[in-house]
Amino acid sequence: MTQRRILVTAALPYANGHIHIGHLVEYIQTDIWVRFQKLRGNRCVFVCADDTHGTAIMIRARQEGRSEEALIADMRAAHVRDFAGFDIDFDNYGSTNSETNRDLCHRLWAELRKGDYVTEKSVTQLFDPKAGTFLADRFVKGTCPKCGAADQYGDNCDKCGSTYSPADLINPTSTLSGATPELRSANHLFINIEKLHSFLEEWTQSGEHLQSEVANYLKGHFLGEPLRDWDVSRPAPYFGFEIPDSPGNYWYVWFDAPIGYMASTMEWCQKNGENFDDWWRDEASNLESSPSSEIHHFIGKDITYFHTLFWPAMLKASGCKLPMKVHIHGFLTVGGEKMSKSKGTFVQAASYLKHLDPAYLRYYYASKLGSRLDDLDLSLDEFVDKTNKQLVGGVVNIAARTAKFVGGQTLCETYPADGGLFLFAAAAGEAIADAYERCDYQTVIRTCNELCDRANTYLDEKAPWKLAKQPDRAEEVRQICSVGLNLFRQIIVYLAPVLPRLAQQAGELLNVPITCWEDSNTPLVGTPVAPFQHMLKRVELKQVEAMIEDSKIPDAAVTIPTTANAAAAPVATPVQCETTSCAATPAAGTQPTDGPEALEKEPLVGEMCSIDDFTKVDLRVARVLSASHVEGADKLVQLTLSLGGDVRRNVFAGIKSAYTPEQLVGRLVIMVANLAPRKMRFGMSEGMVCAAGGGGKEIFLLAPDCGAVPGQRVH
RNA sequence: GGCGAGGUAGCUCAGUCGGUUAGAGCACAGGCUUCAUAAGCCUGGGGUCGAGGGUUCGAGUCCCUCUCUCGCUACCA
Repeated sequence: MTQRRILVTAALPYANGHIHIGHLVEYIQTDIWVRFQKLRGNRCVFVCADDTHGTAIMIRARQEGRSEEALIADMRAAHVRDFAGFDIDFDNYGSTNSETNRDLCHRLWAELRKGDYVTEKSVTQLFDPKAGTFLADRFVKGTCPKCGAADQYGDNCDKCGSTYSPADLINPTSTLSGATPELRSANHLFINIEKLHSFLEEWTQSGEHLQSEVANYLKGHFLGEPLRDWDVSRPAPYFGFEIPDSPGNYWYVWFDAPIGYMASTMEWCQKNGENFDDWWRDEASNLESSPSSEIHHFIGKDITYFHTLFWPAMLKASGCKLPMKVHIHGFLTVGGEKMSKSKGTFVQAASYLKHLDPAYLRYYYASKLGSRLDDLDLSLDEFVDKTNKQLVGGVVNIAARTAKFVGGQTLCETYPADGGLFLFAAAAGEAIADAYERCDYQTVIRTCNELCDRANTYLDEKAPWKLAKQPDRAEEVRQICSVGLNLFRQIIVYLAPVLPRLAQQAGELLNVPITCWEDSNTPLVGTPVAPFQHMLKRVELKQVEAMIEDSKIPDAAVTIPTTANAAAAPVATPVQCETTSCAATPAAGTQPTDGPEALEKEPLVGEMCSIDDFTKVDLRVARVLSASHVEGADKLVQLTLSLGGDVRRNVFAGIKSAYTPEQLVGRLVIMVANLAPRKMRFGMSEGMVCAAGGGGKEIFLLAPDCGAVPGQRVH
């Protein structure tokens, strides 16, 4: 068989969040495919990277008071750790915010310019004057112009489903600052992909590169009419790469993200003395010594058109190699529903690993993945069941019930008669390999389960444990166990891409490592058997439930209690003391009637934050030691806060419109003690005091009830 | 609305080119076994293949109509 050269990518995880079990569907799927190709003896390189650019990262970094670089470095480290925990084995893991990527963006851009694909047009967008940035549709909310539903995003309405431009929204507000956005125009750069229409038609419809549903989808949605120009630039401020021939404009994150695939390949090439063009240039691969390479992208269905229209267009226009195949998978649901933070089904990779073995999830996903775009459902009962019944009770059990009789001995010198079992399973190998090749892992697992059943039935019939009681039949026992262990090893070869650790353990048990697919064709003979050791623990539903419990972020954590709740809750006696300027708590028994205005002005944050996220914020009780006006500032008051002992913090607080320095001295406040220090015009501010209200006279400092002392943490 | 994918046992699903009596796992019932991590093996009950029509010697499979479910509907990460 000729050795293929295969470059594989998985989608670049965005540096704005942690890896969760939904992401893992893709990385596990891809890792299995890569390990399969390697086991088959193909050269296969698996590259990935963090996707680091765009408005969302910029905003988050700003909110956290640190640089984008610091944010993405932390997130990258977390991603790398999570992937390693699930045995996802990248040959290179890069970042789109690298000089390699910048260079490649420049190169492709030059090609696009040369081919006259770039045009410039003025775009009118909403601009947030307070945050000083243009607003993507999702950062604008307002009232739907069609049906009048409040609190709708800038591009379409949840309630009536109509789509519109954010400029049409009634009473639009920026979700970043609460400011009213204004319309501003800026020049954007576009790629004219309509020039490649006939190429895209041919490439997408050839049947070779895409699943048929995807080809149909593209045909129905995009290819039936002229393709619109693709807007690939964003005006400053934007976290990304500045466009060399268009100062003040940056490449849109989706321009440089797929180029990140190339950049990661480039880094790998540099480390391994490989030639980049062998992998990404079309014409370079005609040498007989280096057969043509294949590029395979694995992605989720949400980013289909980026990878099946824009990206092939960019590659074609710049003379690069096109993907051999884009493998697209569906989303994860848990218990038939979308993952939910409040239900605890939004499980982060790190939380999973705290409770469960990664092999379970790899096996479970494999048993459910087919070659189509169907969503994959994680049913917790089924998860436990498959792990215990199939993996432990089926596969591992074959070794467990045979190895103990021959541990310390060797396997038979010639492979005994087994009624054709080994040959049968060897013959199944090609069908299993075909299933792997087309990502139909459920067929792989089903076939392996049938092989397991055959092996277990064989052992049941031969009952070596009975013969083991008769010393004169020891050789027979050895023969039966040699068969059993070889059948076990054969199945493990087939499952090695899914269960790399188990394959490793099987190699240790039989003292011959599993190195290639052909290991399934030849039985081991005469080799020593190590004493059997547990390979994989059974899982208990309790452990799964604990993981779910751990992942729960109750709605209550982000929901203002309703008046009914507040009245039902045990009422703490309101305490009036010198630190609180007033007690807003109503007298027990009265029904407070709070209006909806505050919420309307600042809607609840839709995105949940985990307890981990919350505990990152170190809230402390602090006492105002001194307060003074700041010369030349019209909103700021300078505070010296004490956290007890001699720990002091200098804080500039924008509360001058509501408090005089005299009112502040001596009182207790709540401060964010670990907010990154920020250089302000008047000096360093080393924290932030917490207050409610919209500004102006409406600023209300938070204060603890009586008895709290400086330095205490707020939980 | 348009487009796409589906509807097969109580549940999750397989079913190739149209071809014998529609399959598997789980769950359920009964039996065997006691080597193995409360593991293993055998047997059984359970189906108008969403509905209707058509093509055919023959339809879960091909065609048409209807119905229900899910997903997508680009300058949005």
